[in-house]
Amino acid sequence: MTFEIPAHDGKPAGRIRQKNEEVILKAAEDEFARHGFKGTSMNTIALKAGLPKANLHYYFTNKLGLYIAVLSNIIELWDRTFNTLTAADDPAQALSRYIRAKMEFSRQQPQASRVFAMEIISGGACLTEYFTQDYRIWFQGRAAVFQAWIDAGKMDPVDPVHLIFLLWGSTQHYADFATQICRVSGRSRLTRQDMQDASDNLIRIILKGCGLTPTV
Amino acid sequence: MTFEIPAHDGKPAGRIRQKNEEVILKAAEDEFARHGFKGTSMNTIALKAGLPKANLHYYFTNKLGLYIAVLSNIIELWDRTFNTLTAADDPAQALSRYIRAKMEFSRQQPQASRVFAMEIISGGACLTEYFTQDYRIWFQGRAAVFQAWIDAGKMDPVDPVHLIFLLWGSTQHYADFATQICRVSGRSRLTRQDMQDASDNLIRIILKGCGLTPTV
DNA sequence: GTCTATACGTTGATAGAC
DNA sequence: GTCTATCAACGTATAGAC
Repeated sequence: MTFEIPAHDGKPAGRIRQKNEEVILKAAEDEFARHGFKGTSMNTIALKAGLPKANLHYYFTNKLGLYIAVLSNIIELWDRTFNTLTAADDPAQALSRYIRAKMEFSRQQPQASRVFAMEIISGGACLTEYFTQDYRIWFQGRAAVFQAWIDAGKMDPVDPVHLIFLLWGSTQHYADFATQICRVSGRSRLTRQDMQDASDNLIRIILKGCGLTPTV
Repeated sequence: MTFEIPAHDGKPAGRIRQKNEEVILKAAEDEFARHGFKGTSMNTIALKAGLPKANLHYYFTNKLGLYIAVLSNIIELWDRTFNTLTAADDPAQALSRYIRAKMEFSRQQPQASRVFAMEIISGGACLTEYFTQDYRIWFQGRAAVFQAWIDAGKMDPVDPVHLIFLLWGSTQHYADFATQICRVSGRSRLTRQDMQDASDNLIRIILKGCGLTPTV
């Protein structure tokens, strides 16, 4: 009788592994989103995942490893979703599309947004690499696109860098502060329609504010 | 020889008490801002405050009490700062003033903003009271002001509720995500000038986006 | 009012039976 | 591959000397 080697490359290694890792990552994401890295316990994650605590260490060596895995998943998902926006695009259309995509992300993956937010508020030590590489390139690329549009007279000469922060902040808000938004508007949760209204409003104000005409 | 009674009403009770409570609250705010409620330990706060751990329990009974005290301080500061904005005001001026005030708060009290943000992301259980009373009243009052301006034809018919979220989210972002902003823009910290530029840009885009003319 | 010593639960992590 | 049993370290909180 032979046992499979618990290698992380594991092609034949298994269906079970894959499924368990998924369950653990999901449970971990939920907990990290609520309590941050330090505030989350492996025990709670294990309970939520329905697995004995020791299994988490079997799959992820230690707490930091699990946390990094969660963050990596989020960044990968992020990159896959927001690699659009080029100078050749129509500004109004491209901005609208970006805002809708980011809001859709806030709606479907609020936990991911929150883990990210918590990590940054906590100092973002685990994201140093990301911010000095991939994100920085993405960021400067987008700022250049906005600048190109401005130079071509397609939009007002706003500050491209601060425009990105505005897009980021205003959309991120609907994921991170959903609790506050619900409480104050008397809802129990944000519906698809709420998010639609929010997107419409953001697009309307930000596009007009940049001297662009919304294309419905 | 008599000892002063450690009552929280304490008029004559003391200079020492007042000073120590201040030091503890400041240290606690810093820690809670970085690690949230669960992730913060009394020991770390005590070390940062330069006091023995037992003293914290003398002044604040327990961890939750200390946390609530920090939150209360923040809300009080908040209320004192943002009770402006009435229907009689000039929309452009009032909005500009609000954005500048909120950004100034993000600059001078980033830790307060972060404690608040962490608490809300964590579910905001400790803020239920606040959100079902004071804040809700403030919120509906401001929404009514915007609606009055819209009805008077002074600004575009944007969604008042989502406008408040836009104001909130875009300004809050400069406190909560300062780390990210610094990393990506290659700065070590946000200067007064950075925040000034950010405010100018927000005012420019949001006011124009609402059909208002910025009054410099 | 202040601080040392300590009680006692929870934490991350591992050893080793199955 | 899975899970129980266990450990040392750290968590909150308090008792009681000063």
